[in-house]
Amino acid sequence: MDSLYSDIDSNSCDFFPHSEDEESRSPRCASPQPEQQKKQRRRGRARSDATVQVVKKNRRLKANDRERNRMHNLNDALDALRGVLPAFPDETKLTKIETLRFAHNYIWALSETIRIADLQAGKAGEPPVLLSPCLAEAPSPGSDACSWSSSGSSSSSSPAYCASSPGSPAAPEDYSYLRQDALYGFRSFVPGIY
DNA sequence: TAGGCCATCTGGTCCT
DNA sequence: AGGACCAGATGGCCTA
Repeated sequence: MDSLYSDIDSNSCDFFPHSEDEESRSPRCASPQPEQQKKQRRRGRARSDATVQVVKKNRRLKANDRERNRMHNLNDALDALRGVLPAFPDETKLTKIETLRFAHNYIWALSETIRIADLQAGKAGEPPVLLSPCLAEAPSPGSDACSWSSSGSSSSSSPAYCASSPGSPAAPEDYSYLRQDALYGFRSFVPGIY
């Protein structure tokens, strides 16, 4: 690969004349000190400045490629996550942040469903009830979904938020930016929510 | 046109 | 040394 640049002037710092990155600003391109000049005049100097630039450039290109692949893998994983989440009626693709938040709530809702079912199964002679009181008392669509999730937190670790970012207070304005259909999709997962 | 979302590039940091 | 991971910057595309 480096052979492609083998005919480049080995002492030139102008190989990337318009480069503003740290390499062009580095002391490597400053006028060499007398001791350095002696070393540079020696035969067999390891690598010319231009070669170093080319090596760095190639390294950067490889790193860019790896980073691209890494992000593609991340997006593939997000797509796989979208695939196992309940679909929305309008089939609009969830954004990345919506996917993560929705998955968080979805997992929590599944856990709650299992927990309530186990509780009901433990009571002999009573028919199983799949919905917990707190879920049955869920607000109607359009009302505060975060207060709903908070109401179910008395006996289990519910999410501290439904649509807001982690750690943020459960205030309506915190999730107002979320798409409405994301909330509806989450609620529609739990039977009887709306 | 502003704002949101996204892909990509880039440099820094940490780990093997 | 090289790769993985991360966050900031940037520019393109889309929608209200």
